[in-house]
Amino acid sequence: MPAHLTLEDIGRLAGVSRSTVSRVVNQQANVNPAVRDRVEEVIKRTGYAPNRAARSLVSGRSGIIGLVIPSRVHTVFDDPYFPRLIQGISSAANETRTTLSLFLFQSEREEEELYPRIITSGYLDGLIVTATRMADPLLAQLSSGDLPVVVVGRPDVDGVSYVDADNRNGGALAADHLCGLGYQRIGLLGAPTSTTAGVDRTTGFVEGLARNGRALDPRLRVDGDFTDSGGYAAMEQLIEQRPDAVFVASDTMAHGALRALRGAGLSVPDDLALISFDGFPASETSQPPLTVIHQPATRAGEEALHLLNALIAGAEPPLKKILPVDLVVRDSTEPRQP
Amino acid sequence: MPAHLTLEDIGRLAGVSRSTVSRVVNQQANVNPAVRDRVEEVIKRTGYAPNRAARSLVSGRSGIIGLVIPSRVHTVFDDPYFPRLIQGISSAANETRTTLSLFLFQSEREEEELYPRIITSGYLDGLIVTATRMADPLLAQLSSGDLPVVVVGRPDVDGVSYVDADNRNGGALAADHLCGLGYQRIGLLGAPTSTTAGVDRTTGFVEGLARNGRALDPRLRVDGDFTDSGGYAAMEQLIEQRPDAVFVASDTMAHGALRALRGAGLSVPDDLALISFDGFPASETSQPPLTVIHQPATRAGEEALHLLNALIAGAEPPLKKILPVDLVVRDSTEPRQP
DNA sequence: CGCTCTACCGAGAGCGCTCCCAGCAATCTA
DNA sequence: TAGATTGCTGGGAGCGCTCTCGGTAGAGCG
Repeated sequence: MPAHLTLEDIGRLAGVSRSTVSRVVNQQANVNPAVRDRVEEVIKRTGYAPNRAARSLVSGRSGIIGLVIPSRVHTVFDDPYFPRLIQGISSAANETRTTLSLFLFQSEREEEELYPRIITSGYLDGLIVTATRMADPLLAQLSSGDLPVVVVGRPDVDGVSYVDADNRNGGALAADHLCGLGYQRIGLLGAPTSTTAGVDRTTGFVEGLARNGRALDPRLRVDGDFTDSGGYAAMEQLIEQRPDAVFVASDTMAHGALRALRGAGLSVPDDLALISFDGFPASETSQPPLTVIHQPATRAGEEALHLLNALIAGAEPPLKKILPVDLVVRDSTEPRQP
Repeated sequence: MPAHLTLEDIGRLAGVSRSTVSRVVNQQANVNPAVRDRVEEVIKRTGYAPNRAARSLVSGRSGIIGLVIPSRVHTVFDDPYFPRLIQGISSAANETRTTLSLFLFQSEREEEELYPRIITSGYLDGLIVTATRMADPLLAQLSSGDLPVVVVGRPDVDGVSYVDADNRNGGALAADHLCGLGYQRIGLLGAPTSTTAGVDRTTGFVEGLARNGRALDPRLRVDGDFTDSGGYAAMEQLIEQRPDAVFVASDTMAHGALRALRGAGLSVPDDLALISFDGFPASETSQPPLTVIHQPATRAGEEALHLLNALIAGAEPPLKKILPVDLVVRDSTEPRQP
């Protein structure tokens, strides 16, 4: 038995031609049921699987899509967001029989060397790119090509398909919640404004305050960098301004902020209330459990793959999908007695 | 300009044949330097990249390796180990110009359906499998094929290439540290014995106690399941036996254990000392910062890819690599005054 | 100056598959 | 019964590449 069985081999064993075996494998009509059964029996017996390279050479499809995580994303290893996103993409990929290739760039050099050949070598049917910053050069390079692309997170250019959480509404919900509870000196520990997520969460928060007749005191705003230690440092600064409630734009930063608060001997929510954005499991077991704006990260991954599949199937870009977020009240916020 | 440039196109533009362009692309000798320059100029100008499917059809190599994470791994999303491992593999892959495909199985059904075709369709040059449990059926299926495989974590069968942290020595180091500090009632919050890592860490710990003239009191041992909540539950049980020090077999479980301790009003290390295994960044910022046995997860990923590349290049399995672990002392352990 | 040797280049074959078209038998229509 | 139609099958072409082989020009040698 040869290392690799071919259509021809199966045909010989079943007493039919290559073409007929191909038709059986691809579930096409116009095959005599008896013949089909015979061929399928041989395939099952021999464990034949079609050669993907040959198939993709002629069909122009590889069945492989790429997930690109740019070099600027330093938080891949510490933010629970990415594992969840990947899990969602992978789950949808398994369902649709597509293979997921992962391109994790850890330096700009890697990115510059590898990225161009990834998008031109033609062995990817499509690409999912996690957008992280405004004016992302990765997106610019793509616009010329004809490779289907879906961005996770709102890109700052038009005409690109994307899926995103409703960051803006999330920010507004956080403001509503805090205002409704009666907090007075409401602060913001924001996400970097170099990212659209950061911009949107902040914008939404400010809008939310406004519709409650409030404005954000600039002194009560410090931006973090999506990391735990960034949240810690930002909260240390914020404390000095004595806010009574703070919206932290990500769970990871919120955990850092919590540490800063404990370090300063402040208790949550008595001295300072906290509401965070993300709502990953760790926010349930922190002390105290955090009130959060929950975003469906896994589902974002699934939706990204679905949009991409639609694009590959011929849908006209841009396709867009905004996923709802929702408020989950826990112990880090509570009604304020004036 | 056609959607896809071919060797023939480049040849026409440079006034040479397909064969010559191929030689240039593949950096072979026997090409006139002037011709080579001319061809390279055209390639650069047009942005030509060889079609991977065609190349792999004739060469039998795809340049793609797969990473398989079995369905039994529920901790992928919450244990920092996996992102780090993936990061290591990806980094080494980028360096060696190989593409990483990710197979994340989330149910046994997915695994059973997809796994066989992954290993037979012949578009993977090799496979990295994260081993999690004893007698893993994924490994059994592979033995028959001729696909190069490297397992991350010690498999429980012979003849398989693998890379692993020195779990056994790590356990022993933890015992040495605790004994050296003067702790008397030393407990173990173990990892599941259905995994080789769990077995090895426990074995090493028991051996370490033995060489310090101690034995592990069975009542002071409770096993967790690698999760935060598992660590919490196990520590709640352990507390009743009043240990003065506990070796927790993973960082994630240690964080759960810390919560249980706080909940019980016990302080670390005064009431109970803790040493953990992993040494991820979060162990530095916990309260208190944890003394840990640090394992190089990222490097494990890199080594796995290197071994796999060696196998693909023709090395004879089994190839093995055991990575050293080391003790990092922080605040969760301290010398005991008798 | 004729021969060999080397350096370089192009043409052909073929990797395993899909798609298209021709062929053939059986069935249907007028 | 002749012609058209249908159901099924096989063979040829070709996807873009690599590899082998044969050919040509120029250099080196006696």
